[in-house]
Formats: sequence, C-alpha cells, structure tokens
Amino acid sequence: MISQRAKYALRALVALVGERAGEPLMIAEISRQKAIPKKFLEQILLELKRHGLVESRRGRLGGYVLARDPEKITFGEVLRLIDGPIAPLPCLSKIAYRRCADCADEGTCEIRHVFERVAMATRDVLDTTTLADAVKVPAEII
Amino acid sequence: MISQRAKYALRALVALVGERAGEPLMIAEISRQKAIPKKFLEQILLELKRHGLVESRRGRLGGYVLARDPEKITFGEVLRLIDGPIAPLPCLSKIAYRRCADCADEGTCEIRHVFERVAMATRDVLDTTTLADAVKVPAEII
DNA sequence: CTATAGCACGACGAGTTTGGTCGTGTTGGT
DNA sequence: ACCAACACGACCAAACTCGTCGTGCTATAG
Repeated sequence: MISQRAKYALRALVALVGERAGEPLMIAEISRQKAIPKKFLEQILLELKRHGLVESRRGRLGGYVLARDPEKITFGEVLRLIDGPIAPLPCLSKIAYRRCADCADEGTCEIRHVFERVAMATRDVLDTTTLADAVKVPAEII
Repeated sequence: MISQRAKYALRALVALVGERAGEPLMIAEISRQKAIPKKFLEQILLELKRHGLVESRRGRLGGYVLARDPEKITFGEVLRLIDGPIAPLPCLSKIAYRRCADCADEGTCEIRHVFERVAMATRDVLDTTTLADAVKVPAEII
C-alpha cells in the first residue's frame, strides 16, 4: 500500500500535466479538483518543489507548474521521494540499501531471492511509466 | 516494504520445509536458527496456526510442522495473512477491496491504471512462488 | 502419575508513522 | 500598497509496529 501522501502527490502532478509555464495552477484549484485537503497538499507540493519536480510562482495568479516535461517524471521517482524505498526488503533497495540484521548471508537468503523478483517486476513498471503515460487513455499504451 | 513480522513468518515457514509430521521443530530451535525473538515468533506461529498453515504438538518433543505440502503454500498467501492486502491501492485489492474515497471514477483514475499493472506484476510472482520454490537453489528455478 | 518442557493467550508499552490542522510569516503581481 | 497565494514550522490524535511479560494449560517421557 502506498501512502495517502504519495497518492495525493501523484494526483496533483497528474493535474499539472498540460498546464504550461504561462499560467500556473493554484493550490486551491488542485485541492478542489482532486479532493485533497488544501493545507496538506500545500506541504506535499512544497516537498515536490524542494526536490525539483515542480516550480511555483507567488502572488496573484501564482500557483504551481511542472519543472520538467511530464515524459521525464516517472512514478518511481515520485514514490521514492515521498514514501521512501519501493523495494519490499531493505536489502533490495537501490536508494537506501540496508543489510537485514537477521540475515547471515544474502546470497543464500531464501526469501530475498523471491522478493528480488518482486522488486524487479515493480521497478519495471514504476520506473518506465511517466506522468505523460498516465494521462494517455489505456488504449494508447503499448 | 514488508513488515518484520511477515519476514519472520516466511523465514519460520521456510525453516519448517523438510521437517515432517514425525518430529516437529520447536519454537526455541527456529528462534535460534533464524535469529527471531522467541516470544515474538511464538505469537506469529500462533497466527499461522489459526489460519491453518501450520500445526503444533504440545508437551515434550513438541513443536511446529507445516499443515500442508510446501508446494501448496504461496508467499502471497502468507503476506496477505500477516500484512494484509498486497495491492498498492485499496481499490486494487482482491481480499479487501475498498473504494478510494477521493476517486470519482475508477475507470478514468489515471494512477489506478498504473498501479493495476504493478499489482498484476507482483501478484504474478507472489501467488506462484511457494515455500518449496524458495528452498530450491536459484539455478533450479525456471 | 507426576514433573516439566513447551505451547497458548492476552495485556501492556514504547517508539514511529500517518494524515492531518493551525498559525504566522513572506512575497510578488497588479 | 494591498492581498492572494506561497512558505514553513509546530503541533496533534490515532493507528501501527515490534516487541516484552506473565501466567497459565497440556501432553508426554519416565
């Protein structure tokens, strides 16, 4: 299960696809459109901004825009940034590898072998699917 | 990330593969062998027993045995039982479907489409891999 | 027949995470 | 200069996680 936070982040980013630098989308509007608590959304967007996924404009007619092309932002990137490692075991994480304390030898750990396949399968989807893909209708996806 | 509890459960079950009804493996032994806190393991095995995955024998020379053939116990089954739904979104769970409160229409929910593919990919691994598969050496896996 | 290793079960508890809210700035467009 | 809108940190309740403790109960070896 991904966190509510991550779900909101993705929904918000999807909402920003299409808007271009000219006129940013404001928090209140995203909040209304996607049914996300406004103040909560605010802190999520802030985090996305700190990580360079979105840019903001202040003052009247301010709001948020994607900082990059939607083809260049993957679901995996967003999830890792909000929820942390995607891997099912810490010893399988790319971004935050941690040895399992209770595992003598990773080479022979039976459950690691299984979850390694899980990790590869999910990465295969998440790291190749972008925001741009998400807004396409299903039929268009190869 | 799967919970520590689930990891312990799987490790314990793997330890039971091979033991057969004749002489059960006792908690203390599994605990030592797999470096799992004994009392914690106790309550995990209890849960597995309540769900019919293992059987126990009391008294001297007591302990635990698998209730079924290791080819008949999948990783998915164990995970669902210990950690709950495997699906990344509640609206994609087989065992505990729940509508996303903030999602107007599932058919057009952009993020659902993506995570549906994730769910299928992980289920594909977890529901087809059994305890018996886990103890095989990697080379033997097709 | 009884001692005892070992299972059974429920309560408790500290620490972390999650999903938010509140309030108070600060900033920039018009 | 006004004010919509961002920025930021503090706070909070509830749930969950990973355990531990204690006290039984039970089956079997001897």
